[in-house]
Amino acid sequence: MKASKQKKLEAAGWKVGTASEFLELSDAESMLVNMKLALAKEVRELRLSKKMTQNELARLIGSSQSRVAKLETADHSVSMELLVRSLAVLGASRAQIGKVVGAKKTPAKQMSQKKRTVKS
Amino acid sequence: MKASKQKKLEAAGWKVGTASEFLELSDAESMLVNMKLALAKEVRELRLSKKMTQNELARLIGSSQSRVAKLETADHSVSMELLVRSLAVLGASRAQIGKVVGAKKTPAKQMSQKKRTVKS
DNA sequence: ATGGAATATGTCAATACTGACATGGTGTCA
DNA sequence: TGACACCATGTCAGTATTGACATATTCCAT
Repeated sequence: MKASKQKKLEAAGWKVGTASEFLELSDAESMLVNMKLALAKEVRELRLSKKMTQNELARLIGSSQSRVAKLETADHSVSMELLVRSLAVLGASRAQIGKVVGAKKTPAKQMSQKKRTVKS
Repeated sequence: MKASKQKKLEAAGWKVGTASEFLELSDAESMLVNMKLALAKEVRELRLSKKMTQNELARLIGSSQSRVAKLETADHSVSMELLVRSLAVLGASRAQIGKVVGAKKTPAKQMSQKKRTVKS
């Protein structure tokens, strides 16, 4: 069923770009995930460009700082709806949002390999 | 409050309720609604273009016929996520979906008024 | 008409998403 | 050093969304 797949997604913590050898993501689903990542990134960029804090944006969309943080990190607990709503509230036009949605994956900007800060 | 906006929303089945006097619809929210309407319309068109039945699409997305019906009528009980997922499963590319999301409202395509032979 | 296929609408238990809160981490300034 | 602002993460109870099912409606053949 679909639930099983969802479960696998969660287990993977939304890790997507990374080859999912044993994690078979359907095209549609990986597309969804990538869209969310793009939207999340855009939210952060738009917010920062307006020199806003997460708390301020939270108030603006009637939510809390923690949720905004999750939004921007594309946490698995945030819906596409909330992502888009946030962009809208930040003043993004439909055209702008459509552009983000339709944009291809990050142009190979050499994905940074999540460094582990090892308590030096 | 903007009566025109409310009218359109109500026409689309989005209950704004009679108590709309204190129910302020933000621009962001009406934008969300319009996006959903556009996505719903696209789902139906794509499905029909593939000569599929709602039931077939339902199986394809792991859902039921009733939900697909609600999807296509932009019922308030369907999320943006499901709408986009449906388009993806129907084979739409990110670019295509982005186009729908970013598209301006239907330019009032003056439907040709089919002459109604009214009883007479 | 009658039947059947496609679509629409209502309901419901299960699950997903939500805002709020607590708490921890990091950087900065004095 | 401490105090403070900002961001991340975990949890939880309330709400929204889900698939499934029943049923109604529309449409098109026969």
